[in-house]
Amino acid sequence: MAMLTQKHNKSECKSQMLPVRDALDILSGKWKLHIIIALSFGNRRFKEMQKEIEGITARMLSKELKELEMNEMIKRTVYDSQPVIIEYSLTQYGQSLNKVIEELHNWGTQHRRRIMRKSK
Amino acid sequence: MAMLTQKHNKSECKSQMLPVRDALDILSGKWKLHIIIALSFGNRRFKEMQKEIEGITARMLSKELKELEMNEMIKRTVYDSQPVIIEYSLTQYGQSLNKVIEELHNWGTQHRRRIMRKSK
DNA sequence: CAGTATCCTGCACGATACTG
DNA sequence: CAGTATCGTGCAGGATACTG
Repeated sequence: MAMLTQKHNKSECKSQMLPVRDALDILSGKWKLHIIIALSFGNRRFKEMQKEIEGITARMLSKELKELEMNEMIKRTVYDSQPVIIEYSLTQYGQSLNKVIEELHNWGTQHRRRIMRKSK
Repeated sequence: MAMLTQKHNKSECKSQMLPVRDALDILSGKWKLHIIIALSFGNRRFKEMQKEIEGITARMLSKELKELEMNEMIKRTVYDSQPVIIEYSLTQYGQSLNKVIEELHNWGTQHRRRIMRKSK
């Protein structure tokens, strides 16, 4: 078909890459997206998340929460009830990732189906 | 607002996470998405990609291309012209990632804008 | 041109123990 | 409960040199 490399615009290509890299920078880390997904189902406390996200350690959860908070993706709220309750929630900004997550989920689902078909 | 944790369905949450993890597994690695984006602008030869993807070494490009090929995201074609030309292209399957990339790009663009506003 | 082969290093992440 | 502190390690990824 396309024996010769098609005419292509390199600067256009690079301008496509930059924002993607930006996005990936925020989302880098093994657990960030999982945390965001968990919170997209409702606010959570530390221990709740730890149970829900299989395999994560307190250390990692703590670390990733901090980074997400710094980037204003999530919010940490302290309720000075008795006993004190600390709750994490998605910010508006964090919610703006839902499209990305949705597409990742869609693709992942298709992909999983494909894998299953093969391995039989 | 939601002082108490909302009622939530944990299994639903986990079923959301699994496919996302699957997707990320394929896309893991610093350069995979960049390679796919480059190829989405047209077929490329090895050296072309290396120039286009800033910072990638031959070693990494080779490695990531191999993995992408194994997962049938890209295709390697040898044209036995004189001299031999080797061309990489996206498969149909690889193209199916365009939605994901588009959303990452959209979000990344927004995010970059936000960052710029802040840093001033 | 289209890659390999070798060697090296940081740090992302895990395990475990501890704290107010 | 909601984390922190410490220590250890694999391996993703870089640098550099080489090959058919």
